[in-house]
Amino acid sequence: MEKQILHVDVNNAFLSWTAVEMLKQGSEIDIRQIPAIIGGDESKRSGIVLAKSMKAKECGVKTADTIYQARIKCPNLKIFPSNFPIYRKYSNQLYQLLLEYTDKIERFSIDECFLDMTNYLRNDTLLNKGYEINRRVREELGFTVNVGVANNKLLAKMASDFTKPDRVHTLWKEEIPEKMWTLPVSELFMLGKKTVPKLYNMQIKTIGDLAKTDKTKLEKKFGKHGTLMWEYANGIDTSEVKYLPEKPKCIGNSVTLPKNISDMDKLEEIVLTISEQVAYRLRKEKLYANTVNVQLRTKNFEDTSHQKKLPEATDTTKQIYMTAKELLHEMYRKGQEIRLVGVRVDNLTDKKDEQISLFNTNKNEKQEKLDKVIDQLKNKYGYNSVTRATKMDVDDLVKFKKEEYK
DNA sequence: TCTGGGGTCCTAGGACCC
DNA sequence: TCTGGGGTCCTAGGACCC
Repeated sequence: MEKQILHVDVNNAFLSWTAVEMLKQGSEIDIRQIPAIIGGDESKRSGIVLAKSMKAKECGVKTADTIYQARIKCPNLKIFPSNFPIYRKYSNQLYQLLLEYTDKIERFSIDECFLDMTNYLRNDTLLNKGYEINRRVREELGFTVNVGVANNKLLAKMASDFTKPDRVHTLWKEEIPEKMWTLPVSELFMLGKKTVPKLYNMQIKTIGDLAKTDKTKLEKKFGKHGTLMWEYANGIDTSEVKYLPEKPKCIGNSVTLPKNISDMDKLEEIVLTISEQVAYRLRKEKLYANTVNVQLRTKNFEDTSHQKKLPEATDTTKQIYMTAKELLHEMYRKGQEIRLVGVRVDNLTDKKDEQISLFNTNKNEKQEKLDKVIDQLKNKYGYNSVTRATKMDVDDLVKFKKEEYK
């Protein structure tokens, strides 16, 4: 039996949610009705467009434009900051509503869900359920969604991306030639800005062109990605809706610095701050890291990353920081002006492989206890309740933090 | 003109072992 | 002296997504 899949996609999510929240706070204006964007902070050098209203879109403003560009395209643009706690709140409201239809829901991102409605339709049709969800979200939650209706995830996702906003679209197998093959190849999921020009050079311009291209030829040129794009172009996707929560495969944080930095002391301090965040999140997930990765971006946008496998899995701030610091020194070239610093942990495992020893000589016991105390304080009083006065050697830091909480 | 931050998956090459 | 393949693990980087 064919799968019955819905894809629910919030229209201009960050902007719509901000609008709903503002109205709730008594705002006179609905920022969905004016040229407006949600953007980063230019003074912090993170000035890009995260979401746009329809009016801003009509001016030509695109997601990921710089705010500078957006203002040129649209001089009377209103700009609002992002607020992730609010986005999470509305994302959860949506999820709760969708749970009334099926418990097989994959939260694909903060503003997108796949629903596996197979065996949950009773006497209704999939399309009717799509319309009902579309209406209920608008009426009960105050924002709008597009709903894609199809027999697999890929087609449902493509369908929800047709005309917007507040629409329900089907993409059944027999509709593929008319509704999907006519689209430019850049519209196909998983075809990005690197691949599209290569396809253009091969005279492949529409999704239909791609579908009719010899599969082997694509595989020769693009490897596994070639197989995938050919299958997607032909509407083939056998993947399941992943409704069970999964543990993350990696955890990382990065910052674009307010100013470029060439000073190693400062870079170390930043790496320490980020390592603390990453290690905190790692412990919160009850996971252990086997690999530490450091990323640097220079002022010219040259990215490099180095990584190191650890002798044993860890979740301590100290171990992660010490490794990250080592990597930082290994990769930093004198005189480089650094724009962004990132720390990431990879190869995460559930359980630390405890060393089998007759003596209980856990040399990290001290660190682990300290981390635990700090985590409890952060959980209780907020992440920033526990901060360093200044950068210092990690052993001093350990001592310092101990004194602090006696 | 000035370009975020969080992820996942894949590939290619080198080291090392048999 | 000059020379195999096959396999695994690790690392650096790239492509894509929202």
